Amino acid sequence: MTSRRNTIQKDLVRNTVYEMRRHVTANEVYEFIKEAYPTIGKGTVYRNLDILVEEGNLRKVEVPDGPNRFDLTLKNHYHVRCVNCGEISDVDMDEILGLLEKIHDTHGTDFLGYDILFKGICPKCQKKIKDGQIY
Amino acid sequence: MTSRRNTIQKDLVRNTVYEMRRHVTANEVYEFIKEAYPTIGKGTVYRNLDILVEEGNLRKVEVPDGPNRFDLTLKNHYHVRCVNCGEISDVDMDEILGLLEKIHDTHGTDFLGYDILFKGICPKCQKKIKDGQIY
DNA sequence: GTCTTTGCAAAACGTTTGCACGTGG
DNA sequence: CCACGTGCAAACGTTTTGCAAAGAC
Repeated sequence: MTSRRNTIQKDLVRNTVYEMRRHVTANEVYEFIKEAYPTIGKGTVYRNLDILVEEGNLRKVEVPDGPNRFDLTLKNHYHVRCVNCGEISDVDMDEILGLLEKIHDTHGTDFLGYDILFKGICPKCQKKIKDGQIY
Repeated sequence: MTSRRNTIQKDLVRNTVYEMRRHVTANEVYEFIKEAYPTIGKGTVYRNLDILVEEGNLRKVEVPDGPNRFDLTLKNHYHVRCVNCGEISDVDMDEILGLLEKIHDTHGTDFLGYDILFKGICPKCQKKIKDGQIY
């Protein structure tokens, strides 16, 4: 890895995640920037998101069966995904301590950390279900 | 949902996951079956895996940034993914109880459950690192 | 005979990559 | 100047889907 340059595109990506203040997907960032800066490439957005994560400016929230999300909050916290619409939100909960010490036998694996992903139904989708719009 | 039929293909998929006794991907199941039954379609494997999960015969282990896995073990347990090779293994740990009760404020979300995915380096990859084959 | 399931291929989806061109330091 | 970043399009790996033919009940 050699030295990193500052570019307009990188600033745009960082500022967009900052401005949107939620768990945005790479594509949402791309679409948002394209409004003001139509020539930006999708690859550039993906590359810069990864760089910003590597530099510790953003956190990547890896989501199975759906696009990954990026957010600003740097302290460790957990997420919940709406099983209906896929929206990701922060969970208001203290960090669980000592989880790795609860492992009985590591079977030789070197444990580094963990992610917890809660499943739930967000308020908007609860309303949709009640109104018979879905299910 | 209407009534389900028993087919050779569905049996093959169930038996393959059973025989392989690890966290297999849909593609691994497909390749394995193709040896003995070359005309099976990939779509059929995917469809049957989903059906078997729905019927409670298999569990789907959703993995971010990689293919989903399927396993047989039906009691609740957690998984660890090797950050190097992506292999999924079971974690030898008691189930964490009362996690949902630790949430301070649900913000209206209806919480249904959660998954924990540990990160680690499996023994094989530790050896590769020590031998200088990677990193 | 009817309705589900299959096999096949194409499409969908999120993401990565190759490469010629542009730009920051 | 020239290494690094960009824009564009094509490729990628996984999964889903449309549809005619085959098969279960």
